[in-house]
Amino acid sequence: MATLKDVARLACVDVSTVSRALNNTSYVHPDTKARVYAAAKELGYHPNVVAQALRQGRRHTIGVVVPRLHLAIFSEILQGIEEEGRRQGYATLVCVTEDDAATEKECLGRLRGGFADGIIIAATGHNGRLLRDIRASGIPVLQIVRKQDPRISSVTVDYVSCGYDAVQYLYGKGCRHIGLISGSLHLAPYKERQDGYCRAVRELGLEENFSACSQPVNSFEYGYECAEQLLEEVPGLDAIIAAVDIQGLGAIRVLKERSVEMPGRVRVISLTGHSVGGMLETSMTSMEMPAYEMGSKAVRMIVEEIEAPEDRKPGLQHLALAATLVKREST
Amino acid sequence: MATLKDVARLACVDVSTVSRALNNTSYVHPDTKARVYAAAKELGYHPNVVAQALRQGRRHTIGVVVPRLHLAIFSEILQGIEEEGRRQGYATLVCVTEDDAATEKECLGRLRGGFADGIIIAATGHNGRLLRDIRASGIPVLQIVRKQDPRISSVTVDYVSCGYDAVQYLYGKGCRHIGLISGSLHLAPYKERQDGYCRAVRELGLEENFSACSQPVNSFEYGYECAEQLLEEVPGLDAIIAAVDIQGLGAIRVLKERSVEMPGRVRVISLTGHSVGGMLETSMTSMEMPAYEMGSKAVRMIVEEIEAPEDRKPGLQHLALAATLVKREST
DNA sequence: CTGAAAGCGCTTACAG
DNA sequence: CTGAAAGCGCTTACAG
Repeated sequence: MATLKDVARLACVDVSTVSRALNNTSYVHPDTKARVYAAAKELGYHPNVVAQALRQGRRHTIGVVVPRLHLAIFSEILQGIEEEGRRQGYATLVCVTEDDAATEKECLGRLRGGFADGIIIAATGHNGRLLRDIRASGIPVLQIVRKQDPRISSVTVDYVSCGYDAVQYLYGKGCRHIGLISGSLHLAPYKERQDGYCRAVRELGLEENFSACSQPVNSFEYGYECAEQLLEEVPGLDAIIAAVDIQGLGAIRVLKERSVEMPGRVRVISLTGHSVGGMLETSMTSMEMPAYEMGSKAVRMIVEEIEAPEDRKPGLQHLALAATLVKREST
Repeated sequence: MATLKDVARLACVDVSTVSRALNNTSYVHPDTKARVYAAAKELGYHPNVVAQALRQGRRHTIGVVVPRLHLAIFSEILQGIEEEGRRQGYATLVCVTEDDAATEKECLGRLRGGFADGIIIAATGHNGRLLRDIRASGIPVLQIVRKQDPRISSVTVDYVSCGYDAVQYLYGKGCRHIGLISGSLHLAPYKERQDGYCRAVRELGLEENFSACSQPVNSFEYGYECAEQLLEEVPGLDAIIAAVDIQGLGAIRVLKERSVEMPGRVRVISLTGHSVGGMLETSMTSMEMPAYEMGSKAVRMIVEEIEAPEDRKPGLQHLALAATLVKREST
């Protein structure tokens, strides 16, 4: 790879002049500039971003930490982050934690110390202290999807309303025995969806029907086993609310296998739609998350913080977007 | 952030000694070492990876360029890359191109010049020259999923066999009028699947039934419209082969809407299974791709090349893994 | 308008 | 066993 020095030699000027010419950072005589451009082109010069980063103290890289990508909404969010990041001149570094606290810790350890100028994270909630340390050391941190720590800015969805609205909608459809498939209450989105569910159920004078099993929370199997449980334990069950799409698929599968008519006898709705719902044999009603938008909004927020001068950094910000109820055949 | 200099000052030694102690790069007196460790700990020292990268000429970062992540096999491959990369000490930089040549070019432009030590790419095929330039400039490049250029190493699946085996399997089930939903023949995987399909169809004395429409290739809508087309144009159609899962969903949906019995009258199989097939109301038979393994294999290959001494770089390598036929209810 | 110098934070021969 | 020095490839005050 050609360096500034090579270009300078070929153009018969000092490296500083080459730098200024190429970066348009101060006036350079047109003739000189032309020589520099020609030399750079001839050598196929590309600036070494590592050297620039060291010199300017900015990497132009955003670190993203998520629990998983495959069959999850995080893949769409990541696309939003990457595209907006590119537009703003930032590269996207991704880490997958599988919701394991130790893995998350390892990832964060790497990200600090120069790997990233800012970190966007869907955290497990088990490394709050470390996250605050990183923030304190000058690297902006932004929570996405999961607001595990109120002391750190976030971009989320109004999960309480998702749960609440889903119950109200099903009630309007005539449902009176509504079961919930949620997940670890340690994670804010599950907790809040359940809160919304409980509030609506109480207001409407219905009973609460929870479910749980030992499968990994974000899985088809979890939805499958929980749906079985609800069918067995709730007499007259007429609706199932699944926290995420993939659980909803499990629930639909159980109904199919047991020849329980859907939506005739049991209606199904997912609270984390990410557009697969519309592609099913019987399409699934869901609260669609503005995933791509969440990603791009997150980037804009964190870049703003990265680039703000030291004395006027923005304060704590919590942005909660609305999900959209998309009615389909499963209800 | 504390630097080496800060640690050196606190431990009353030279920075070079700190570096040696922390990196275990040559013998340091135990007492000195202890002082250095204590100082580093007290200051919460983390090495600046940018400075290390500049000095050592290695970023310990792998760039990944893919067309999309959401609802695609690339999200699973990326998980494999990221995890194996982390194990090998490499961070993962991701770029999403949407199969747009200009976007791909932009991404590659950023990745060279220090951003990444190596590039793993599922290319559009429109920047072959640039890719070879990058390779020539000393940055290893590895094609994944799509072997668009035989002069660059690759990790793929034996797509020809996928197409061939699918036809043979359906023939064994009694199908005689098999339609194909594929995609841009400019992309190797679609082309090769079609080649396999054609070979089997010819050997068995069946007719070729292609389909195409103006929707984006990798979409539910593409599968939907192509399936409609096959139903209309192929008398006695009794099987549909879809190149990717999401097209298969579109095909299944059409059959459902038209009350065409599946698998009774028409069987459906996908050639790019990524585990959503088993989660459907009627589960879908597919050729499952070893996606995660492809990702980790790709990392091992590229890291080997990155770390090989200049005079003994490995030569061209093309690794084609086998897909696995997973029989489910749709056939 | 342009050159010479300092320095970002490290690592690594080179001495001693 | 450890220090002093050079240098990775840039950018940016500082002179002139």
